[in-house]
Amino acid sequence: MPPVRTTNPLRNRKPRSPGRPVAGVRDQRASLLDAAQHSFAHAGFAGSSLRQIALEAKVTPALAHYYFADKASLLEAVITHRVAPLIQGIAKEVADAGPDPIAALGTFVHSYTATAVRNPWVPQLIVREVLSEQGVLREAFAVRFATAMTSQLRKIIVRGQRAGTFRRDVQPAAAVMSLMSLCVLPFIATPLVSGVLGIQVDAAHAESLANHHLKIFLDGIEATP
Amino acid sequence: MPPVRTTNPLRNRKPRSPGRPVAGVRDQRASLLDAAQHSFAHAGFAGSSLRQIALEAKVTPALAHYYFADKASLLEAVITHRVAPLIQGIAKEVADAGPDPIAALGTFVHSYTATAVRNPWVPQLIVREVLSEQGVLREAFAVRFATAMTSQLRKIIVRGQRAGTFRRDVQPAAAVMSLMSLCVLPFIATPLVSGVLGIQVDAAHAESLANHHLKIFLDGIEATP
DNA sequence: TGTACATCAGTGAACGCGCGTTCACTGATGTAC
DNA sequence: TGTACATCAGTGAACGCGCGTTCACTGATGTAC
Repeated sequence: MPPVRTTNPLRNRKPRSPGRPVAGVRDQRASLLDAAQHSFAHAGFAGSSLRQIALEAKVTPALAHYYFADKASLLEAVITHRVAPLIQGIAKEVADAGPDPIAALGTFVHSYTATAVRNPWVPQLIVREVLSEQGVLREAFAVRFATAMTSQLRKIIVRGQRAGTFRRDVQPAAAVMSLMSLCVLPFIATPLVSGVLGIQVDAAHAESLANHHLKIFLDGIEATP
Repeated sequence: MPPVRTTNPLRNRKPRSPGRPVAGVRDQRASLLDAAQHSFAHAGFAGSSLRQIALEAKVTPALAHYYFADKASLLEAVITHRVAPLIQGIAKEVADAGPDPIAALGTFVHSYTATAVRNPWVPQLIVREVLSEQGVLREAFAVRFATAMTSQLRKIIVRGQRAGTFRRDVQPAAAVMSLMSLCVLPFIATPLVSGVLGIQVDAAHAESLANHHLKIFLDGIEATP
């Protein structure tokens, strides 16, 4: 007669009461997050398999369930632990940029571009799984990050319009949409941008890419006589 | 002893020789394309199942194989028969727009936006499956359409720069990238754009959306003193 | 200090399921003679 | 005109496979006494 175990380690994982401490060798949870981040960004949520992710993390598929309960929660964990800090980092830099609206927008564009060239999977993951109509995480993310980021930018635009720095015949929301369009798309359509158009999107060209976006957004391409 | 059939209807389908004509009631091939287009655009390629597509088309899964051989070819057929004509329509309107570079860009933006509000699934499908790094159709499409469309726009930019209409300190390729960014992203990030920013992306607002994109691209948002 | 035991992190093997694809087959259709 | 037959569009049922998930179990760890 085998002993009956009623312990489910997924319930009340928090208390951390008596048990054994770490003695751990390597952080398998982090390996899983790494592998999941990579797979979700490259193959999409539906195109990724837990088995493949576990294999890449050198871990059993059962461990994915042990730490993250199910596939959707694993994606949620990637967003929370890997994406969110990056976005909050950008938001903080923008908040610290000072009152000048042009400088604040410059900080946003440079900070976003620098983050994106270092983590090109982030915009891809966000667009595929969060901002698309059928994204698995649509609701959760939209509320937590997108709203905060866009309202921050919107305030900068409005401030600039009040100060006379920006034209008043452009809706602030539409301006935010255009600014994000300029910044985000190059990282989503990489094969078009670097393959067909021959524009390099990497760390060495981040500055000039950001400056180009700012130039277009602020001044457009029409010649001033 | 059952008769041995060696006919494989997937081979030499072209000759169309003696056989029986149509007598057809409904076009099941077209129903499959409709359902596939809908499913691929909404759930992505990996997230769509042939069985679900067949169910939606009121057709057996075996028929999908009968007409399209496999899942990847079904996507290819959707691109060829549903996406390509729309893109070629835009290209034709731009080609017929006359020599003025500003008018030509205006034609592109209005034509693209009008097409996209009528078929919002097109940009979504292109970005998800064609322009993303792991897209199933990346190679095929990039060669066939993206190159043609971007080189058409690039020529307009260069022409405008030579004529002094556009500033010369912007790389033509980068300008094309920015113009496409402005036009495409609103249809990819619909939940952000219409949900969070409150910008309506539909037939009734297509004109003003296109005008906004043109305004930003040509003049930017900085106030002219 | 010694020891019984609750709890820990983690595993191996299997579960049922839906997937893309295959294939033998049907019956209507048009053709050749 | 009549009829044997090749070809047509389309189907039903099954194939093997990989999927996400489950669960009984192990052995190390730390605690209570």
